[in-house]
Amino acid sequence: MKPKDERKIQQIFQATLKLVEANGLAGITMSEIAREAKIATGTLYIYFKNKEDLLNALFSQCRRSAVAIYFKGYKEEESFKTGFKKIWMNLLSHRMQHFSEAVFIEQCNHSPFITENLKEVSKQQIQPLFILMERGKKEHWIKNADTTLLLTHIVGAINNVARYSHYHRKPLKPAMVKLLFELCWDGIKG
Amino acid sequence: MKPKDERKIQQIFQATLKLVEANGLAGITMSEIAREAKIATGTLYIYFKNKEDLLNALFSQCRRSAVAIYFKGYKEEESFKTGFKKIWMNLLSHRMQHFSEAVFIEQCNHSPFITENLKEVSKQQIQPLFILMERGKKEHWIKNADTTLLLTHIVGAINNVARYSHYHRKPLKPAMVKLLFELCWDGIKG
DNA sequence: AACATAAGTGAATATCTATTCAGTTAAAAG
DNA sequence: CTTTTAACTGAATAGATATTCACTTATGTT
Repeated sequence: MKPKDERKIQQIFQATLKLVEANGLAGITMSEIAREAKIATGTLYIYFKNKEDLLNALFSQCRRSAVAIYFKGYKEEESFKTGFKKIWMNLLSHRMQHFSEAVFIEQCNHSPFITENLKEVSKQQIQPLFILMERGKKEHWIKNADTTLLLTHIVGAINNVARYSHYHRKPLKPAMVKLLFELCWDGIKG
Repeated sequence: MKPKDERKIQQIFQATLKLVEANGLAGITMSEIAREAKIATGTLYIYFKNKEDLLNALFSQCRRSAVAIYFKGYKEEESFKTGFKKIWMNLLSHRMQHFSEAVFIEQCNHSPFITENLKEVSKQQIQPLFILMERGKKEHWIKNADTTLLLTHIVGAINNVARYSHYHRKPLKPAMVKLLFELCWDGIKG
């Protein structure tokens, strides 16, 4: 049934991401996706059952790819601060280098297209980060606060900075990244 | 022409906000808005030229109301920390007590419905906060970093915490608010 | 090459949504 | 109370967009 030309699927995904970044989830149509991907609209329906199916598949891939980036090069045996900084950097890198994916994920979380189930599953993939933060508290590196609250604060700050940098075309220079990490670290440290 | 039954306009706005919070900007239709507001679809077009006009008017009102809340009770003559804490609290209160408006504003910023012009204008209304931050740097209360970057970090953290609290039905207890302010303050302080 | 199968196409159709308008009801004026 | 005006209604229309399908093109098999 469904052909598995991975190249074409990625072509469709890239087209969708580009359009969502430009026009928002509210603004995309199947024919636009097809045009952007340089295929016929009918072809979309060879690879995906319908629009909802396409968006869910893309959401799923974006989340998986995001999580892989978050933990790239992370080693549990390193010190808390080293590990935390690594993941913090990875989070920022992801938002900067895969901006359209980050936007897509965020918009999906407020959208009726993505099934609730898929939204939930995707959140459970960052367990190692929770574990690291718990360790940070035990070793008295950071404030003794609810882990989810800490992470929500941290991630929110990162997301917003990445958004700002993108929409205002202000690349983040190393000095700025260093400062941003300090804003975060000085905030959480115990 | 347009009648000015302010009560009915607010009814329409509230209905729209409710639906956007539930289904996202991508998911709303004029007939749903009308049903939610308990009026006929045709009536929407008595008060607004079209859908775009409705959303722009709502965006405009939401921004105005938001800015009013941010600076409520703020006095320039107070100390930096007092003033900053006041505005920080106001920001958080706004996101918590007017959550659907905050969601709407955020989604509009990634949407083709809202005119670029309106998006720009709305950003210039928070000048006093910029001025306060500049003062904070001069008086060596806070780190000497780009003001926009500082604010982007701070606001991103607040937004995300408010989102979390809402979607997970976890009210923010006073102790948590105190902690969140410390996360922010310890981060920026010089 | 001849055949069989899979992939791709895009105009045609079905579905959905914005917008209009002829008719109705409510409010205001005389 | 009658007339005039404004507000409102929701079914009908117009305009988009999702989805299908008869047909074409490409790929693989004998």
